[in-house]
Amino acid sequence: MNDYTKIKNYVARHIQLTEEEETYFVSLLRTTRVKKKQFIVQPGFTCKYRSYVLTGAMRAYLIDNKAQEHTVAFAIEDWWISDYNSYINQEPATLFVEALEDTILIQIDYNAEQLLMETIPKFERFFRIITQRSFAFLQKRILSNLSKSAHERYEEFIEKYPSIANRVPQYALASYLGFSPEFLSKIRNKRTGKS
Amino acid sequence: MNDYTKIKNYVARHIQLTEEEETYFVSLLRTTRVKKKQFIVQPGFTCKYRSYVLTGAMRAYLIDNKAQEHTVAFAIEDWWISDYNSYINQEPATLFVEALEDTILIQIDYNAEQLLMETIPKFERFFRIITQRSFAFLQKRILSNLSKSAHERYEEFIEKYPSIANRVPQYALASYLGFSPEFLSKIRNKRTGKS
DNA sequence: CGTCTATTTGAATGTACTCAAAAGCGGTGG
DNA sequence: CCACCGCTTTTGAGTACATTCAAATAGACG
Repeated sequence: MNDYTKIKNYVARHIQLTEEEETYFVSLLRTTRVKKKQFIVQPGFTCKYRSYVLTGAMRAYLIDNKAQEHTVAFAIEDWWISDYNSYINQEPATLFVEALEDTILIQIDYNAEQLLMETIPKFERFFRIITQRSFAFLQKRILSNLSKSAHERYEEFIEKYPSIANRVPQYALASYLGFSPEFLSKIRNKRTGKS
Repeated sequence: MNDYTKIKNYVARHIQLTEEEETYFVSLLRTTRVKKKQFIVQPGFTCKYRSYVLTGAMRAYLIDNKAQEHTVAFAIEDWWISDYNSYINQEPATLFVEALEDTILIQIDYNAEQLLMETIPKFERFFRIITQRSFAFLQKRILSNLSKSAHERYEEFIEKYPSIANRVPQYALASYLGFSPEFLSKIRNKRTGKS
């Protein structure tokens, strides 16, 4: 079932569309199913799509020159994910974007998005608003990384995003919060040990 | 001299305006002069303006509960600065935005910006594009913070932004890169000591 | 020239990392 | 349905990177 109700509601939270406009928008979308551990973006290949998670969970990460993983973003239901540097500039990706579970994505490709913004300028506004929000999110994350200890960042994360924390592998969460998986294990046990 | 040539060129790099539109845009701007150490944004007050640096240098920073400063952003000529969380949502600021030198700013206030986007939808596009770029910048910074050592982050910064590194106080740069000012001093001396 | 702030230097400390080994868990095939 | 294999998490010991605190020096500004 290609159900576009959820993504239509998502868009409707930010801009009002006529039925005709909505139909046009939906006509530019496509649905993709990915299995756990499958990649939708890999370094070297240009990222063609902006992806909305209908069901499932994804993550974007970098592998550095010491072969360490660093998670840039998670995405669960009703979130977007991509290698935005690659997508926006249509240049080769540096990130992996991987399914953490079997996932259904709704995707729009770069050219369709450009066309959509030209045809319905309200979408210019839509993408401005969601990008602004992502920007604000990243800024908070930088401040959290600068001002808090590993333990505090972990506590903050499980409080703010319990549904993500309980759903993703610990090594992925550790690499998002900026410490080693071993250390996350130690934090966790100190925590439950006390209660 | 209220010279709007530079900001007009800045805008022209992203969208094409008619003379009439440009005149309208400029009519919404105002020029503000701030002296070194003066604040344009303080926690608790809602940030009214998005500010473009005509000449001088600014920084935005947070003071955490241990009274430590953490620099979120620098801005020199041709850059924008604000507490965007406060500006975008028109809610009380959490950051200080301070002049590092005597600075001339060109500002647009929140209501004028909204009006501008309604009147000239091309500005919807303009703000989308500059926000996207800022987003990409922050994402790279997060990855750099996650994957690199203090020393590597310092080297990267002075290579990419020598004009900023040489212009701002060391404690401000240290608090941007995520380590103590004493440690920056040690990095620096190891460096020159070897050459 | 004097004062105030910023930077340097050194010693002691701490937070988080690395490496290695063991235990736990989940998926797959017999 | 159980047994096995591989991957993830746990645990511990030793280590490294960066911090804190304090004191000395240097620099900026009036």
